[in-house]
Amino acid sequence: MIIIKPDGSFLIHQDRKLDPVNWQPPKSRSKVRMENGIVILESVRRTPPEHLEVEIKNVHLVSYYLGRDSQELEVCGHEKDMGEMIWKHPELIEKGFRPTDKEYSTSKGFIDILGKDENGQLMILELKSRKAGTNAVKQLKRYLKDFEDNKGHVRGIIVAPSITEDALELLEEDGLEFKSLEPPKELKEEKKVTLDFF
Amino acid sequence: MIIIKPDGSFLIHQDRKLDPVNWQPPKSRSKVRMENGIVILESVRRTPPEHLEVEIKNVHLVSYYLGRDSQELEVCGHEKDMGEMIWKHPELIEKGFRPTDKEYSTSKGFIDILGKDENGQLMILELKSRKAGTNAVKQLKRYLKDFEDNKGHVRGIIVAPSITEDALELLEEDGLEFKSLEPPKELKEEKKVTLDFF
DNA sequence: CCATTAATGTCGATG
DNA sequence: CATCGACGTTAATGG
Repeated sequence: MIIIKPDGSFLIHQDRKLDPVNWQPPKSRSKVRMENGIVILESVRRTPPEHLEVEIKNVHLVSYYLGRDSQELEVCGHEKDMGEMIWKHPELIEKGFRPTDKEYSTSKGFIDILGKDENGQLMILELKSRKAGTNAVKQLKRYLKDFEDNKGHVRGIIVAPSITEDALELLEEDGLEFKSLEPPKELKEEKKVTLDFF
Repeated sequence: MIIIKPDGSFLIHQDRKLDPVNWQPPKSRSKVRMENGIVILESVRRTPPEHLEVEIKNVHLVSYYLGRDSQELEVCGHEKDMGEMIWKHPELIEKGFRPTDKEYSTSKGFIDILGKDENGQLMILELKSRKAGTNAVKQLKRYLKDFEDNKGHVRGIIVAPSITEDALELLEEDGLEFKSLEPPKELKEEKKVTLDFF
């Protein structure tokens, strides 16, 4: 199944899986040409230059229409939503928690949330909207290393709905913490996708 | 545009971008039902349980057919092809190069190609079929660190068609090397995707 | 254009 | 099942 979208996206789908088996990205240019009685679909992109050709042996159906979106789809429950939720309701982490920075910049990347506990102890939160894996822990450790060189001891906390066994081990190895927290599930505003035909 | 595949994959595409705006993975179960004169398409998956419903307001066309693949698609010019090419023609890297291992396992991951130069000096090759970025260099450095702890000095080389400015700096900082090499463009064997209709 | 990072990532291999 | 790592990841964001 071949789909050519108005933005130049070109997708070839097989009868299974979510991903197309072959494609060209948006802004590609599509053409049809005939060669020795064989119809050939082509799609060309620049940067990097790439030419995709499909020989059409058999056609089940061809459809052409102009459709446009009247709405965007908005999905909730992202890492960003979690960050906003914690910023508004810091007690979800623990009593007395005070966030001070979001997206705090370090040499190792951005710390999701930085703050202090009720004793004034520095806390670094690493958020994940899905089950946290070892990656999340390693990332947190990098931040901590960068920070402790300057500031002495800091609490490091993974905030996620759940965590893998491996990750938990790696975490407790260094006396770090895990806080179970679900990302917010409510839609801020009901949004649906509607496609209009012309 | 809604696609339901025989394996249960459910995709909703808008008029732009490669990715579907909403979907369910393979093995989901699809149904149609009517409610107050409105057609509703639904797709349900388990693990995690998720229910997706689409209200159909307007239909441009409906098509149903059974198609099956008679071939797999094989893409060339990948990292793997580069590896095979270098394995067969080590002189592409430099005169006297002798590869000894492919996919050599280390604690930091798999080294693409391991070998020795004409002086018997150990060499680690990191392959990229696209322009190499800072990531590739960092990865190479991790391997080298892991290796040099045991074996003394080792040459580290990025093999790619080109490299970004940043990456080159990062590379030369540590005396590492870059070898420009295009991935092979010829198909090993002509393979095409063919869809038969029933 | 390049680097960075999240994603309902997806997907395949492996325990 | 769960975990791990690669992907022509894609897509969004910031410099």
